[in-house]
Amino acid sequence: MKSDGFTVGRSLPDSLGRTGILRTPHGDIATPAFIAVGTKASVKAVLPESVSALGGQAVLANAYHLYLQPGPDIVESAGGLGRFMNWPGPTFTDSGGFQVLSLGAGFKKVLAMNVDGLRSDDVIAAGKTRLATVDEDGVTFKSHLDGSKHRFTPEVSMRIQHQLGADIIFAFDECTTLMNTRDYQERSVERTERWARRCVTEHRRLTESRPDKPYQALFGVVQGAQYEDLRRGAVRGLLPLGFDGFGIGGALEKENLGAIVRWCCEEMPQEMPRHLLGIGEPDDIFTAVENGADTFDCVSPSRVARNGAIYSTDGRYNVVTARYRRDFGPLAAGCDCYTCTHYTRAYLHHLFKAREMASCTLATIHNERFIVRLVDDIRLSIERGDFADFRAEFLGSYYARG
RNA sequence: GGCAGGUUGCCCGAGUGGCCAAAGGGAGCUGACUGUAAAUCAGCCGCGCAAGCUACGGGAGUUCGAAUCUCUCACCUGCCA
Repeated sequence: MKSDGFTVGRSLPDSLGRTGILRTPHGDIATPAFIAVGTKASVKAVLPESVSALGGQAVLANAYHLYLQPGPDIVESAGGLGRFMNWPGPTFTDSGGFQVLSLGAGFKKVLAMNVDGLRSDDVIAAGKTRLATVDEDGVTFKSHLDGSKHRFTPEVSMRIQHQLGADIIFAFDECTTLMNTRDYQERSVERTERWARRCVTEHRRLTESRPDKPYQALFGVVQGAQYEDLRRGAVRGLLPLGFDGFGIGGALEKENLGAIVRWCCEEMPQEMPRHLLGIGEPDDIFTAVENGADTFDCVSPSRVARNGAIYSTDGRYNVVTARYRRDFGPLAAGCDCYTCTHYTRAYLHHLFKAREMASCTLATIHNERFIVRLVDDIRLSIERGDFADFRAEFLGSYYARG
């Protein structure tokens, strides 16, 4: 497809990490980059101009959510996702594959380290009814909004994502859980590959039918859980299909993140962009970058912000806690974000206590800025050649509290 | 002045002889959150490490046993004058 969509910049000497430029019809993305999540065509609690102001380079929305509400035809009529939500920059859409997991099994995506024999009470989100079931041809969903029945196939996902019109779209994949057997993971990877093939075919058909529209890059999604042979095999299976880049997906154990990303990226050509789906805690970002990931998206900064959890160089803390009632310092020392340069912890504490909507807005601006800046700083450290030092310094402070 | 009703833990409010340290909210406190079913969810919430102690307006009773029954005092609220 488009061979000039990604250019590698500087690489880390003894690992797969690198900087780069990812080109889209709506602008370039300097990588590594953190992509803000705007599932329903909105980064929750903040306006697009705030996302720009805090340095966000792109936004990722979700095909399943926008299909249910307001419907892809409306987004298309509005002129596409970016126009609809007034975000001028690059856009991504996820295929709905993740909802196979989140609506299907309701499992946590990432397990904490040192899980010896998965404890089901830890993993199963209590009280959630299964809303999605998978078969060879696709997935049948029950809408979480009204219970109505819907069906996604690779072709349906492609059509929706073409209507939404994001610059980078993802193949429809089956996202498995850590509870599935090795045998199931194996069959699932094979199915995701068959689905990928169908996605490429449909994507080509749709692209050729509308030559006037800006080119949408299609990324294949690599599954395979924690198994090296499955991950490597998955990439090898997807490579000949002609994707523009890859997404690395799946539920995983935190401690395996680096190895999983490395297995995948080692199998990929240098010039192909790699997006790690849904990962965004600081230590995970360092791990992922070092092992070859270029872009990330994660709900964590914004979701956590709405619940009062604040990122700082000394780790994450909860500003709603009583100790911040009279703390008139910024959310994080030295932070350059709008919130930290204008407001105090005591004020944010009060806004959360009083349930004022601005609490979500101000906390989200800070957290998104924190992670965006972290990834920017990682990029700069690679360019300077002191990635390892920067990581040691940052993580030493971030996890100092133990 | 007469009649009726009421007073429960920080607040609101259930409970009308034992299963009541007392339902349920709220407030308060703490924790979780990784391709968003999330401005959500979970735990704690009289004192004490514990044995136990103190509690349902105050006091006095009845009873094996009272927040719940009786008497009395205080205060509050309706309706009648």
